[in-house]
Amino acid sequence: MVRGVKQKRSTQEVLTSSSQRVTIQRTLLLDLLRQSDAHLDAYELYRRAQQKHPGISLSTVYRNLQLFQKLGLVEQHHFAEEHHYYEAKPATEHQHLLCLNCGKVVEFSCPLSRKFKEDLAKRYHFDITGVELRMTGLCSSCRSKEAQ
Amino acid sequence: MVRGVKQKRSTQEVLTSSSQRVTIQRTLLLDLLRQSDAHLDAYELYRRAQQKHPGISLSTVYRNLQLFQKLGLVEQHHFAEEHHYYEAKPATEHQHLLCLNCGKVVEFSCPLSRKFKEDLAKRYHFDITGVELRMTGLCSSCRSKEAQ
DNA sequence: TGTGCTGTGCTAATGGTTTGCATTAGCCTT
DNA sequence: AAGGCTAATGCAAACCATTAGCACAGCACA
Repeated sequence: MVRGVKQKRSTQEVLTSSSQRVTIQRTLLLDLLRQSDAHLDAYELYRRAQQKHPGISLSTVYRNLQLFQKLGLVEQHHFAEEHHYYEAKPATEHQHLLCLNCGKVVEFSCPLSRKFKEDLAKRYHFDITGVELRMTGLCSSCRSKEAQ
Repeated sequence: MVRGVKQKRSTQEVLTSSSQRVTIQRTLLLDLLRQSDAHLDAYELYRRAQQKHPGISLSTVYRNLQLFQKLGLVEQHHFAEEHHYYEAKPATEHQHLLCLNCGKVVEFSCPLSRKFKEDLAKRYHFDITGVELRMTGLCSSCRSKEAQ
């Protein structure tokens, strides 16, 4: 087998090494999450998974999203009120800027957050594992529409 | 009427000036939110309101929480997965540090966020109205429990 | 004090997420 | 390769926070 390209661990490897059973559904779901460049909600992930594996159940999607979270493989975001969005844990930490009107999401990096995290961890004796910085407002196009 | 103490606007004044009807329920709910130093979810607010006004309905609580948010009087936070928590808009902007195990919430201020907000607003042409910085992890007591 | 319309309480509906349970299928041992 | 042990899946029903519909009550303004 030719392995010309150095790449991150395969989904299989990741699952095996976390001592979880490697099922078709898990592999598929995690692959979809890792390939997608957008933020998916459970239902969207379900729809995509169905195209490859029609029998898959929505519960399986939910159960595995929980598992992936626990394993630290995906992150959950609270963009809309009644939905959760999931994203494969990205190589580079980034934060989100969200338009409350059209739902557009801009990712940006916040190099300061690391330092800030360390300060806080020390001050409050916390072991901080997650940083979520979310800014909300109106994007330029929604703002100009609203002005009319 | 003696007004010896300079204080923030009364709940009545706030409601009247926003051209909303001043009802017993609204006054009560907003009072409870403003007095509380903790973050309340809808149900907890409902329980507290019931003690003063037994007939109050949970729908009224939800409806008014929405109203208060729209008026900018309270803020909504996403601490737990399936709950929203509300807090009367505080005088000083602050952020949250959350223990994932026991749910303890520490408030801290992040003076940098203002500057960062302005930078982002300029860069992406957003009108940014909200900043939510949430750090999650384990507090010291939960960490030591877990170590055992 | 009446009049109109907003707000409330009640109940039922909604919808994302979870759970129970019978069946299936990984994984490990033989 | 076959069998056995469990964890994982699919299905349907349950959950539960939140919302909507509707008749009645009560606030604001004349």
